[in-house]
Amino acid sequence: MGRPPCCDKIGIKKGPWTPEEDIILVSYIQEHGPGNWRSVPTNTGLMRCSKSCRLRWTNYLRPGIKRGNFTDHEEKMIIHLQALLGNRWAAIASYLPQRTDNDIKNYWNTHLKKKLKKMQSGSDDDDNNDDKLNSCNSQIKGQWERRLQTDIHMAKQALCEALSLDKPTQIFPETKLPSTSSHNPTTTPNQTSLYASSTENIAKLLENWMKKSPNITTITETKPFNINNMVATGSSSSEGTQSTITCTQDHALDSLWSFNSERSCQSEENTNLGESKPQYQEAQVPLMLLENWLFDDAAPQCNEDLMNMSLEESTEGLF
DNA sequence: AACGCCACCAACCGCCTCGAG
DNA sequence: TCTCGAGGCGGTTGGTGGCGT
Repeated sequence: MGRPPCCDKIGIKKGPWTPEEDIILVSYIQEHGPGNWRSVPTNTGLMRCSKSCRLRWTNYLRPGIKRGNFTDHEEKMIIHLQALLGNRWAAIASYLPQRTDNDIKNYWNTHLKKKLKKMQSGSDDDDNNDDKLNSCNSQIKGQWERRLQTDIHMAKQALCEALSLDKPTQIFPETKLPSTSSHNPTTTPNQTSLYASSTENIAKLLENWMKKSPNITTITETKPFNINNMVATGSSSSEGTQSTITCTQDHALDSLWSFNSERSCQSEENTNLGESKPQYQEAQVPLMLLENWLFDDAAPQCNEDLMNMSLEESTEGLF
């Protein structure tokens, strides 16, 4: 007999998530925190597999996720890390805290793989193939050492995270991105900003959704965004009470959008300053000596090392 | 306008890992 | 030590939109 399904397939909804489902999920996680995914469909009434809920959260709704085009820096990081770690997307994602493993994986498969292939095929005609081969060999030679270094890095980060667990800054116990969750910008003491990050994500989602639904009127009156009220009317319904959902959502959407516009102004300011600066710079908290050591030694140093490697290793000259 | 092709990406599937009992 | 189940991970698929013919 095969492995039993992770969840009862009967009545399980598949396919794209609706904004209503997103809101229900986010509000539930806001209240209970991520984890115990088994109970999420039961407690929320979502007709989704627990895995699906977890994936939707980690890949899309989780606070602090950066979407859109990858920067040159991110692209280089991915290329180097892939060379070091292979297709360990979760490990790679730990170095790019604002990106999900799924995003990175998709970006690799759709963009970078082709790009590198193109570059490699373009350089095949070069006369110095032997040099490249040697470079490649040396890369393989040092790969295990670097993997060890990476593991040490991750271990340090895990310790770092553990040390900061009792801080009030950690509202959602992030398990997936140990590298920066402890100094992630969204984990500031201000819970509003944390939740706002997720509503911001949803706002974008809903905004697109609304564009596709021009018959839904926008209400300009601003009301405090009470997601629980919304869920109370929305979660118990499926298709039958669409009007109720739509009505309550309009208020929510307006709040979301007004918030989103404020945030977008900030992000625009950041963009105007150049490359978007790491969010932890925006919310610096006093650090203890050990934490300083960890942050100084583990994350930036290692990232620097990784980037410096580009000068020495086989990808040299690709950019 | 209709069709086919392609790129992109959200989501699914199934195996693996790890911790609890 | 073993078993079981929840969660994590990476490969793959399917839907969608853009573009060319």
